[in-house]
Amino acid sequence: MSSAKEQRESEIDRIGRETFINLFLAANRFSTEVEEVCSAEGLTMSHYTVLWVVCLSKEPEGLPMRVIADGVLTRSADATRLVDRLAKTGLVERRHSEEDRRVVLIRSTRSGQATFKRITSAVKELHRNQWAPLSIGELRQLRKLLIRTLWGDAPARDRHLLETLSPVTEKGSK
Amino acid sequence: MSSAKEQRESEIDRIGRETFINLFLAANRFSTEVEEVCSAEGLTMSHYTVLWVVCLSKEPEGLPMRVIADGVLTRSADATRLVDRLAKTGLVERRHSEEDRRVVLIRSTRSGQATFKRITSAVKELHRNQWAPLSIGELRQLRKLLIRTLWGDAPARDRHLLETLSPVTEKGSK
DNA sequence: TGACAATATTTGTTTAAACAAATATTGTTA
DNA sequence: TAACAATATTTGTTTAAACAAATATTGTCA
Repeated sequence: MSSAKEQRESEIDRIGRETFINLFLAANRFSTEVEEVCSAEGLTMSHYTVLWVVCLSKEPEGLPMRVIADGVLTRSADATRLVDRLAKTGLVERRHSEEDRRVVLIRSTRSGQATFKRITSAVKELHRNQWAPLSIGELRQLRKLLIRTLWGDAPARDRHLLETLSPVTEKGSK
Repeated sequence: MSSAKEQRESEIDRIGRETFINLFLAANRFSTEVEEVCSAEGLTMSHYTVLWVVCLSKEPEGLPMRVIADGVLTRSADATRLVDRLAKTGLVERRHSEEDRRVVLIRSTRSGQATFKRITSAVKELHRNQWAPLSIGELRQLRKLLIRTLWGDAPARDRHLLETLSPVTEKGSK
């Protein structure tokens, strides 16, 4: 500021831009690899995301379509097609809610749970490699910064559905 | 390890997964916003990326297609179509290299430079908002962690082309 | 020269995502 | 009951990305 005319972009702009570029490259590389894992099961990452929220939901009756559409950040028309695909291959099933016959509840099947576990296990292995250059402390720091960027100081319960659903490994897994 | 059977996933797996989810969400949100800026100029973010490397390249003769294809991480067939689009609207121009008549050099036009500056300026404003929840120190830290994740400890010159090309703001820009 | 490699283009296909609009069903409420 | 709101589906379109294969041009090298 003051009267000196700057010829180069400001430091903060440069860092912001470089951070965006690296964020973009990292997300691309990582999710391409996750896509590969999913496609081995004939699914896209979007399908896996739906399967994720369905498989990990604690609702015994199943998850309303509405929640799924919100959870995967898509429109209800597209959520319907995503679920169609999973239902057609028997990974999830639809039922109408008793209390409100408008809502359709989605539940995972045994086969869906098994597929989910296979994918999740492979993805877990992937993540170990992907984050290998960082120490656990750095990984924690990175997560913290990303969460702050996304949600400011909102409490965890207000964050994205995906974040709040953690898979549990098998008993006896190493 | 040892003999205690773990029922919950290990701490490192949980953090790795959560970091990936937030990386993915952040990249999605941010690049959706950048896409919007680009589409106001009738371009996609991929087009903008090509325009970026072309406009900022220091090569006076222009940038070989090969370098562009590498720079935007796509196949040459697709790079050709991306450049086609930019050439058709007069943002870049093609020339054959004198030294090696196989290579096609891409140079930006005045109009291309102007478009690039408009988009870049809007994107810069976007980034200020996107990173607003972080202090400059945190932003630096985030960048550092992402770079380390992507490239390990490789020196900057070995990193991605996009990272190495910094736009310069106008004289007198505040 | 002849075989091969490197660069770029052309063309076509497939796929998923994004978007829009109309419809059916059910719940709510005035 | 009638009007309206909420939920989900159906259908169709558009778009960009991803991928594959054939071709043209030019350089390299034995």
